[in-house]
Amino acid sequence: MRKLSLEFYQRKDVLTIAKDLLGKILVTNWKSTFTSGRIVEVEAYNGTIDKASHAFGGRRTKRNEVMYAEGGSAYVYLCYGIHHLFNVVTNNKDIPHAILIRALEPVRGVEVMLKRTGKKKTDYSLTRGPGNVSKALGILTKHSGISLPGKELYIADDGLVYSDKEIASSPRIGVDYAGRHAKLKYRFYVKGNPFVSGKHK
DNA sequence: CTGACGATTCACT
DNA sequence: GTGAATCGTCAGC
Repeated sequence: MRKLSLEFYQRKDVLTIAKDLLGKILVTNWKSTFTSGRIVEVEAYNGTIDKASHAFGGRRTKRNEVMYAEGGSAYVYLCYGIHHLFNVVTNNKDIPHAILIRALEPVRGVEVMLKRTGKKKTDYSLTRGPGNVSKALGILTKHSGISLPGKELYIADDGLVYSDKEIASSPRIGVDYAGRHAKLKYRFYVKGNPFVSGKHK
């Protein structure tokens, strides 16, 4: 297992990075408590020209400021007053690309995840959906802005690679307001994986 | 200062 | 399938 380097995140094509993230392991290590999961579903947000992105049109606020930071930063924000959504910032400084992690397959620390989420037993909902992913791994908005190849939060590669045949793409979820951008196939997931949210095609 | 709302989830009909 | 929960952020006054 090796941590992904900043170079991985700082490439130019957010779609390529999004696809490459499938199969990688997202790890949190708060106070020496490890929890991790294999990434099986992601969505790409393509910067200022993407109407579904918080950074559309160069929009820059206190909340999304970290999207303009260098690739490899974590962008976490609160949605619906309840859910923390975890994103990875990509590309270089001042280019607000980001990738939303939508689903994981639990790898390590399942008991801790159950405790954090208040669930009684393991089922596919534990790390399915972006809100649940953050909850299970203990990711909060206060972690927004920290660098990913860090001690407490990072993404690792254990050598597993999904082939193109195992990966499918579809329009993103929950962004119907984005007009024609809502139709773009910027969501990537592992075919048939039970942790993938939404309908499986 | 105020009001509207969201890259969602879950319980309930 | 439908609707409530719930609060930080942001635009507007």
